[in-house]
Amino acid sequence: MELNDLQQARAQKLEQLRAVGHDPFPPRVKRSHTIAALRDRFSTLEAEHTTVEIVGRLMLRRPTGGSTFAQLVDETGRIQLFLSKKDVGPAAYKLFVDTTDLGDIIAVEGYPFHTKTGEATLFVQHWQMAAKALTPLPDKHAGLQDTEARLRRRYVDLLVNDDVRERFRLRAQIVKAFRDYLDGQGFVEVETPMLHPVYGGAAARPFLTHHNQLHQDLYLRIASELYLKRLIVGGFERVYEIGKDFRNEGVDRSHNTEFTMMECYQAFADYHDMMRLTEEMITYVARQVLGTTTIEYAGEVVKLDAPWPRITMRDAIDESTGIDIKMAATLEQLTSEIRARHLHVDTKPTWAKLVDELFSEYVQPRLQQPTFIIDYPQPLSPLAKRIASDPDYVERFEIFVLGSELGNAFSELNDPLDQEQRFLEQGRDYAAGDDDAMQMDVDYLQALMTGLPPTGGLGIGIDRVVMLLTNQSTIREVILFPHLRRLSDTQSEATEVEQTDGEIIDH
RNA sequence: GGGCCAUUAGCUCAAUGGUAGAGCAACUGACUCUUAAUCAGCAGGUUGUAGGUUCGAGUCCUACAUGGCUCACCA
Repeated sequence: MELNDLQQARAQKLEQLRAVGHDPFPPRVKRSHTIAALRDRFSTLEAEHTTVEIVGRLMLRRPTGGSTFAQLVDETGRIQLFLSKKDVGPAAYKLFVDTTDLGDIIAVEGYPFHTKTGEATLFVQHWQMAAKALTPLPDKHAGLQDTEARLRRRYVDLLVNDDVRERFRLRAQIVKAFRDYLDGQGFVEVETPMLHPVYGGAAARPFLTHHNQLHQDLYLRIASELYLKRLIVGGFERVYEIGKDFRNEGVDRSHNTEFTMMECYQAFADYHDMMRLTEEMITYVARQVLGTTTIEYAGEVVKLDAPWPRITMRDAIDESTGIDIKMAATLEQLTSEIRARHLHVDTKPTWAKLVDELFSEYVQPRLQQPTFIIDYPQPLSPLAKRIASDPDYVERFEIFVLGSELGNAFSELNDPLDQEQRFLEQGRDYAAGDDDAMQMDVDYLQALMTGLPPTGGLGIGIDRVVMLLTNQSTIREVILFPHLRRLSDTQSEATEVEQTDGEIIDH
């Protein structure tokens, strides 16, 4: 590892410390109080002249000859330190001034007092290096601004940008609130495989990997859906999973290669039940973490209170474009309706995909307040149950807020023979060039043949909910380590990596 | 993948085609109640990479890399 000038200067201080018998990386240090705990009891501790032990990172440092002020930060807060040559001792004082740098983690012992200007301060009697930092922190005022540097060195971003750290605390609370809600409703949290021999449950292209010993190709899951429904077959009536899905698709401000999905399934429920559950869950989460169901996002006020409007896809498209997809029920009719109205929509190979395109183009951007779009054309939904009175459509809904899709749900298709036909249809789509089509999953069909109760299923993109509740416009601001392209100097060596059996790792 | 923009010291940013600078951080020194401490001094660069134009390129041109915005693809 090559050290730059600044790192070398700090490395020399390691030797300086060792030369006088101080370990710059001691195995442990003493801590009697977090900084927040010290602040909470500050006046009492000050009155009792109690000695406390504090640890933290040195963020500011002002040596003034025989005394030094500094600021120490731990996860709970920030406090000023005061060291004087007289009280800490000339040798220890000199060592502090000579060997500490901004960014070092140090341990101090002392007692609380107030300075002349009234600032709560720790009067340090002993100090010790807890972990020397060789790389300096960014500019103490300007911080780290460069987006790429912030994402590649997220640990620095978290250290110097308080709002970023707060945002990820909020994310943790959001995920916990989802769990609390579902647990409270009697859902059982389960873990299903991430390595799938057959991929399915969503329209997406998968990542391919390989098990060496079993000589078996495996896919990183694109959804947990099909396994969770097997559990409903197995007698669990309410299950959920919060975990990563992986989709081999483009990355943009609302898509990351791997992302966190919450999926839940409830036996003897249908999509209407799932709509009520969705509204209740999202408002619960918002209340828990923000204390309100009215949020502001990029200047737009969004009211999350239930109930949310339910609009059929047919009505939504009709309202926005004047086209009744029920009347224009073939690709040719729909195409001519679109032409007649001079709408700008890409051509699509099937009627259903053209409907989807029409919706994405003319309806979705207008859905600012939370809205359920319900009753989708069947060919877009290979896992959803048909509407009994209208079998070309299925009992399905998607949730839209601020023009973005937050979730997807349906009454689950539990007729194994219909499901088999749907898979066959997907196979034909795949052969016709639809890379997102699902694979035939015989094992899943066998599960359905054992009997899946009428079931409602729901999937919610957790990252998108976090974006909404933290007022962020890009997904990478709510993912700690979002996927970034490799840096070019590592690229040539990395592509040489091969597994021993000759299977090239999928890059 | 297309279009546009950016890339200069560890960080934040300057620099009509004419000797690459500042603040913070570092280093040397002064200073025992500071608050982005102050003061004096000193050092730090293959201007993202590779080419090209030019007497001369951080600046103009081309390609590439990474990032940003945007469009497309994609739930």
